[in-house]
Amino acid sequence: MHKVVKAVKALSDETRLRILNLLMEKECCVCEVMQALNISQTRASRNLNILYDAGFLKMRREGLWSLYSIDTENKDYLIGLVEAARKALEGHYVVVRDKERLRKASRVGPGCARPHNARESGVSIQGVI
Amino acid sequence: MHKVVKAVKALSDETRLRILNLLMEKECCVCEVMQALNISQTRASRNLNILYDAGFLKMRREGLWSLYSIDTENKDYLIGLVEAARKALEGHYVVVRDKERLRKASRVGPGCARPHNARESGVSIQGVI
DNA sequence: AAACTATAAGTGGAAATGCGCATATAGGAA
DNA sequence: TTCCTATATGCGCATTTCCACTTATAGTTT
Repeated sequence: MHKVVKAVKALSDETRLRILNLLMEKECCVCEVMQALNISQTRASRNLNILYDAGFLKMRREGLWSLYSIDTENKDYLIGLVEAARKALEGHYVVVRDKERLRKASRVGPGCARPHNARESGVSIQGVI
Repeated sequence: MHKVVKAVKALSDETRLRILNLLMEKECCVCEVMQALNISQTRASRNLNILYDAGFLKMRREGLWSLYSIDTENKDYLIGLVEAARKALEGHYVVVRDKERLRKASRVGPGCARPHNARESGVSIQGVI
């Protein structure tokens, strides 16, 4: 019961529903998620971890990248929740746009690992100070 | 999208998942819910209203009673979420016990509309002062 | 080695949430 | 009418959630 509540809580946030929607498309690294959703690195990482912690995702490392994907070999109730979420999100403008941006996102391209505001203005901060 | 988030948020609480589980059994008034879950009247009413507001429930009045039930003529995505929740809760001790207490609960019996603590000790408060 | 990059984690603060207490409302009974 | 009962709601408080800012970690490149 507690695990079920935790799982549903993990889904009860727009950012995380959008992330789940992305991962239905394909395995993503953190920087792809932040680009596609146009959110900060902290926010992408934290929310990916919440979904992971709730049992929805699996993760593997590849060099510097943490690659997250939906764990399809999961408990039935988690699969059911993901499926319900997928149907619920289907066709909504926000998630369609997210997937469009995902297509343009690059795993090594500019914009990765920069604070949200900096990305907007095109200015890198990390390593500047 | 906003409505979907609202719906999932409504499900992301143990009390409300337990209420939904009860209503899968049958239409209930507030005092049946509070008896079955052994929670306060305020808590039952508030959480029923949250589920109602999210679109999961319909309500009808019958004398003093507000009778809530799952709205089966609802949007597909809501049905899907309810179904996913049902599967996820299936067999858990808490919800099994709730349903047992629901069977023993009475719509007009003692315990209705009394503050939680008072019900525990069997003392009525409303109207005493 | 140093510099760079992708990700994770600590901190603090604003906002949202959940609940109990008290009270309000409204229908029913006496 | 007055009293009782079922439900709803205003309020305050404790807790949780979500985020940005910053810093840490660890792998990569030079």
